Amino acid sequence: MGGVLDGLAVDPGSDRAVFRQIADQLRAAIRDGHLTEGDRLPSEAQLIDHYGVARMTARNALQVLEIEGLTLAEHGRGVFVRKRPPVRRLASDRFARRHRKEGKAAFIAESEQVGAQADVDMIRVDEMPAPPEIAEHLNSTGRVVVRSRRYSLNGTPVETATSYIPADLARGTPIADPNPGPGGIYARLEELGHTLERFTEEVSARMPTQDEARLLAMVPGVPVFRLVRTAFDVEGRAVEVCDTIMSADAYVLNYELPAH
Amino acid sequence: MGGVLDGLAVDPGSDRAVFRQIADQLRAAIRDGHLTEGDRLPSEAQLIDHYGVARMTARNALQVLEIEGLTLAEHGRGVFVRKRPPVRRLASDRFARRHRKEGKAAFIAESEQVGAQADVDMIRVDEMPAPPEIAEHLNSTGRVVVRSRRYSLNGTPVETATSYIPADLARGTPIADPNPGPGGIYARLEELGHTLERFTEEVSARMPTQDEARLLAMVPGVPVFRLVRTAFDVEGRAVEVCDTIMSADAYVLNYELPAH
DNA sequence: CAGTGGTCTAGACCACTGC
DNA sequence: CAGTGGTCTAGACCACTGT
Repeated sequence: MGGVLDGLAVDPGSDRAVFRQIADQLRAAIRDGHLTEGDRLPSEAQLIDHYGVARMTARNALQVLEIEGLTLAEHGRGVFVRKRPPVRRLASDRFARRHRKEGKAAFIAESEQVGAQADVDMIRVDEMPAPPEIAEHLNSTGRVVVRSRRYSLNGTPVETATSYIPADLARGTPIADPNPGPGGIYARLEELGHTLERFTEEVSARMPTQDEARLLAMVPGVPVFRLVRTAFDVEGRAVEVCDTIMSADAYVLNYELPAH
Repeated sequence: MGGVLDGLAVDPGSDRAVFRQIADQLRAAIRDGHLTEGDRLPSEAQLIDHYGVARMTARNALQVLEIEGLTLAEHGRGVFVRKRPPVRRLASDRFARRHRKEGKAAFIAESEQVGAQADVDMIRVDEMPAPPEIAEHLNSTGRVVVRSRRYSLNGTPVETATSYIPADLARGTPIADPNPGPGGIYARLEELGHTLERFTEEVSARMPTQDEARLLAMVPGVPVFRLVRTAFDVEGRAVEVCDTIMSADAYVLNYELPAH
């Protein structure tokens, strides 16, 4: 029949656990192109028959691949080789003033350029004392205006972002409004006299928390990026910290490094 | 006894699977500080007794936390709240000429500054046709000299790096030697007349492949960073591409973004 | 309806750790 | 040695999918 399992067997006497041997063979089938994006893997029943193992052994083998991010199980349908979502490439100059689209948020403008439907939801604006890590970045311990939102692409949530702006700057300005107006809060900050000079960005990666997994509809085996960006004005004051969580399979981040 | 399970129970009639409810309660115990770094979680036997479940249910609950990167099971010892390794912060100017330590590789010099023992092993130098992705970055399809190495900190492997240099530049120079001499290959490239102007860096994150997991001694629930850095000389020619894989729990990457 | 994966039970034997 | 996690079996009932 030309199935991907043809001729494959496991050695029960091996040091390597049987379920790992099965996982190895399925992984090799994916790596070698015998199974490609969207293909269905052998069902649990087929693995049980072919290898002569118990169901838990077959399931453990499939779970290994799911944890590695190679496959995705769909209840009632089967286990499939995972499809990679379209990747958003973030340029290093994405916050440059010259790219600040008037009238539209940067995320929406960028998305429309590549023909994707962009949405922003779950906008929440608050005021609170600065959390310790944020206070450190802002180099001040006062209260902050907190702006949270979630971005979606073609209906799929891809990113949450939380901005912290010192309350003494933001209170009573459009920055504390759910809709800050054209050009976003960076345009508003500059109108308030805080011309932006530079941003620093701190990048880390880890598995999502439960909350993040829910908000971003994460599938198993996919990590998140965490970006903590600090905006400095020309006087060297940190005027905003933006804490962003992104599904890592949807992004490639581009940066430029100085050579001198 | 003040155990972390005191008063906790599950609802077998709930929509949420029993093993997820148990995982939720253990996760909450970690989040709330009732269990901290290095603490042992209740053993499988204790979970079985306390919740009145089968062993696989208890194991599934513990596995959820391991996959999330919160805990680590140690055979014969128990399951422990994971300890975070010391974090290496990579500065945005880490490849600036002024930081190029004469006589020592950058990695070793930096590590000694923070009192860590640094090692480089598995050095391999080869020549081959440029892989497609590398050729794209180099903007040329010829042969390349390939330099692979692995970096360890206090005996723990933390990073593998593979450099690709156009063979017409590197062949017959110290760049094609296992030990390229003080200042590394960037110093050699500049001596050969390729003064470096800028670097671009492409950052992605994903779960490790089997090979990467082995080489970097990765534990479950930890993703890797992939950095693809391209070095350009003053004439705008790409003279090196470096493909780096790093255990993501050991690194925070810092970058600067322009505001104008 | 048949076929799929999701959860759970009850038991077995093994390998590793620390006393 | 007792206690721990690692692997494996054999079976059960359930929920979801597509025909």
